[in-house]
Amino acid sequence: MKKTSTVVTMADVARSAGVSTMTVSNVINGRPRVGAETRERVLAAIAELGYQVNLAARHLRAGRTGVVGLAVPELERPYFAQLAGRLADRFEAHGLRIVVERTGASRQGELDAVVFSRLRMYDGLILSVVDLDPAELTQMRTDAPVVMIGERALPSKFDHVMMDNIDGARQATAHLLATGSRRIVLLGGDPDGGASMTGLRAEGYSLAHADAGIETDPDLVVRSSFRFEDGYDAIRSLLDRKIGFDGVFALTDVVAIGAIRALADAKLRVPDDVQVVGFDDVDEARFLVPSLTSINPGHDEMADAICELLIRQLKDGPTDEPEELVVPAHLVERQTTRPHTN
Amino acid sequence: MKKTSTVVTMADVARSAGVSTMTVSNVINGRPRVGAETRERVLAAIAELGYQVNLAARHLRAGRTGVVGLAVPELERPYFAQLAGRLADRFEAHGLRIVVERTGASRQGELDAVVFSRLRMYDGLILSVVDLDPAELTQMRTDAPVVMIGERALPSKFDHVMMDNIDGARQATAHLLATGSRRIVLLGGDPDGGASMTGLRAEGYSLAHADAGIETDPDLVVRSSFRFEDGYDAIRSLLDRKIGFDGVFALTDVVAIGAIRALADAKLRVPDDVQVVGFDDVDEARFLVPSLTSINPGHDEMADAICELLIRQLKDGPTDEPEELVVPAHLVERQTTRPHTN
DNA sequence: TTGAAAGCGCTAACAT
DNA sequence: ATGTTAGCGCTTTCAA
Repeated sequence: MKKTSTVVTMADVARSAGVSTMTVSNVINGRPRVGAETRERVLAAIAELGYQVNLAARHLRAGRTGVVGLAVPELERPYFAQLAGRLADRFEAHGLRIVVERTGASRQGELDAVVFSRLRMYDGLILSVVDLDPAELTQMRTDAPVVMIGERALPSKFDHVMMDNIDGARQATAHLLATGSRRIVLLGGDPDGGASMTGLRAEGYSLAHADAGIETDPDLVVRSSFRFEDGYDAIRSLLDRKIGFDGVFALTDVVAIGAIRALADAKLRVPDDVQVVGFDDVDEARFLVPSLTSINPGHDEMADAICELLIRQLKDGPTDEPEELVVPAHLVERQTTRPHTN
Repeated sequence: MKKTSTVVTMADVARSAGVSTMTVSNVINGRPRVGAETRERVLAAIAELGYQVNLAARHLRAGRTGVVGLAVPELERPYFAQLAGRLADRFEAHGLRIVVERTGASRQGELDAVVFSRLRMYDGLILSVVDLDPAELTQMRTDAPVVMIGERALPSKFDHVMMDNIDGARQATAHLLATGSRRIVLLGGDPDGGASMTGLRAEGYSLAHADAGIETDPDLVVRSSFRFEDGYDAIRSLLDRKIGFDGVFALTDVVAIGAIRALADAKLRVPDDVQVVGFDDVDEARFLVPSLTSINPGHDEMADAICELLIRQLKDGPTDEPEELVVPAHLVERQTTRPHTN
């Protein structure tokens, strides 16, 4: 009895099987040059002792973990939770695990923490940038494979997969206009949001109005956060202030759901009195009553692209010429908007 | 120019600042015995070189990472996504990060993978057990702090925080009976589910019927998976088969949402024709139209307990006498059920 | 086919 | 207040 700790190391296995640690390592990693009988002995010892590899040690030495990090603003937002699920499926097919962590969205310090520190635990990182400006982006010096998601094109050395925020928002707004809405609330929007998701979707809202030759009313632009209650509160406040409207473009489906609840409380009918379009086409959307018209940002295409780009970096090392990909968005018409009349 | 790699190590910082690596380590970890001027030099060097600690190395040496793992069956299920958010908040207050990974629920091999291997990357693990039987549970030999979530009491050496699945389900069903439903669908249930969540909630359903002296009808027990469409499909199939019912107890809110959509398609009114109660009280529930009556499994109490138990293990080492905690559940009455008539 | 030696980057324990 | 030594558990390299 020399060891008191119950942690079993490779050396323990080696001793028990009467071989060197190298041979154990070779067996575990499926390397070829190991005798059949030796392999058996080693496997038996592993099973008997309940040995588990220490990933930290492997990572330290070999520089890989088989783990890909996914950093998102909030874990509970359906869009990101569903994205995580889709990515997990795809990476699993490549023998890689996804682990998810949150950045906290706004606080840029959070984000740095992920990129500058945690990255070292992963073979690669998928980073959903929310409120990161180009200056910070270029500061990130790292050799590790990184794929960025979201927002507008930014000068950076990272592969970057984007949804088409502007065009998606334009389609949503255009649809509301085409089906008869004239006073459309921009819910959650921030016209000064610049290259953030908020700013881009607000831009699409303006574009659609310009295309249709219809003025926008600043009173109808309501900023909010992105939880259910934020959408609810925003619409409530609009109603309390007696500001009239006949359509809502919600910047996310979650906010749209909150908005619809507020409309119901006010006895306003959807879509008869007020039409609503969301953005994200989360799984919830098609099961709501009425089901939610939304913008599908190209879920599967995005997940495919993200996975493919990261896998490529994992193989070939960091990219020299970062790829910048914009996945097309499309409207999914459901019951919170009226059919076209024309 | 000796190094070609761009990875900056502590040794690089030490050289640049003209100190030993130990001093750099002391500065980084905020240990006291460092001169003010030396600290400045070191911090300057860190900033200049863009140094980041290598967590794998720290973990290997110090045995801690500042990271707590959370393993859940599916990343996209709102209950787990929202749980992850709550836990992240709490652990953040203790200077710890949460990272989330999925086990895949059913495949026990997935689960083992987490427990036996990934665990080594974390200071502790929170494991949501879904389909794990006691035998496997006792096999897990590990010194690392582990807190289990969910399901029924199981003999194990781990701290275990449970929601009261049986009583929650009993309350849900009792409420349906008390408000006039007599033929209540058990949606997603599996009476043979044993100690799984499914089996426990089915048990509560039976209990409530027994309490009320009302027979259950096996035709009304419909198994399903836990996605929106599973709830939808299950109700559709019941309607197609002309099996009459006037209430639905859905094993999760997600399934309930799918069910309500199917009822709407069949022109059945909720709650007038069919009452619906879900389980989980996810954020979505109160914003739906009609808002969803559900069982709140004690979200905050659970998160508090989980955090507290893990933190304690982190401090004191693995528990000798594992704690087993059952958090009470309570009904949240909303619009998918009728008010009490008595 | 197998093993010995070296060292990945860091920190605990012990000098100085 | 700072430095030296040793070694965490693994894998790479090279030798047997």
